[in-house]
Amino acid sequence: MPPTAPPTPADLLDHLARAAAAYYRHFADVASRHGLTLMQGKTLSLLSRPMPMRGLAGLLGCDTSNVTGIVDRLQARGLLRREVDPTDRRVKNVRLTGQGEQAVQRIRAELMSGLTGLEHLDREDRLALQRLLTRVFPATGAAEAPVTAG
Amino acid sequence: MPPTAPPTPADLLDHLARAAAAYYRHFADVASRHGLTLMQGKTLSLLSRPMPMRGLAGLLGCDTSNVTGIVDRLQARGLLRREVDPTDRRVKNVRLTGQGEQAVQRIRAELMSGLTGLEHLDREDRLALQRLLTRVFPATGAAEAPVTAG
DNA sequence: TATTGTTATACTCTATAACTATA
DNA sequence: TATAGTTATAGAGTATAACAATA
Repeated sequence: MPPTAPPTPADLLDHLARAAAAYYRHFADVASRHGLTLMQGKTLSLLSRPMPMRGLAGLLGCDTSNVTGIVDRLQARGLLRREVDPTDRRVKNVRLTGQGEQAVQRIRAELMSGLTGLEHLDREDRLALQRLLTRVFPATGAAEAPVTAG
Repeated sequence: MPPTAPPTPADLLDHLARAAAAYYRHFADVASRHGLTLMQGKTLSLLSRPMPMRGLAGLLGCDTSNVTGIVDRLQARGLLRREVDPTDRRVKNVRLTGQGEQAVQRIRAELMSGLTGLEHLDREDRLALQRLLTRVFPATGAAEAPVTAG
């Protein structure tokens, strides 16, 4: 093997593109095995705590009018429910049902088990990857909150 | 500052999710500034060389029937054209027009300039990021060909 | 008045199945 | 027969604008 040459920033852009595509392909595959679309899987994964429709829209990166339909379909399948906020009757907080929580747990487990490369990284490599990702994609605000769904 | 603790694999999954989301948000923003959807931008970026509809479907990760519509809309805007393959008249090779090539160049430049963190990485960090991404998302085949679009 | 969520609308993306034209 | 691409169809995601209920 010749000594590995460092990639140019343009090369790295391609690597990031492949990685992002691979991540979403994997996520969509896992969601699909549960009869869910990518957006439905993302939505469920965002609900570790109840959240208003508007907050969900922010984290999903789409308009609030879209969330109505996405939540409608998940609610029709019994995976979540709307609850009127007692302090502001305009707000509807979306909460996972027990069935929804079980689905999220299974999805999370399948996501991890499918990325064996992730579990095989040693402590130093995990730290390095975290540092590099944070430098390339610095958190910008609320829309960047921790989301397994991506 | 306390010494940084290494993230768990589960933590890293969240970081990857955020990075993937940030990449696509950025790509969609750039495409949108050119009046293109995410899929349209990805499609154009894939056409550094002419490619059959079927190959495009493979790289985009969708059914061939979808490609018909996506290519239709890009063709209607003069960004690419279909050419019947002289060696197999069933095949249609899709090729960027001059206008399409210009659009791709502008999109690529905006993609890079928006990721300043990428250009600020030194050689060692670029090599490390490439190595880590490759380990977590090993290339699996044709569908993993270099694609700036992701 | 301003805000939350919904509805109506139109467009894009998506897979499945049936079709055509080639091979 | 098999393959490349299209069409038809139905469902899901998307933004915009208008709306009802609440603040």
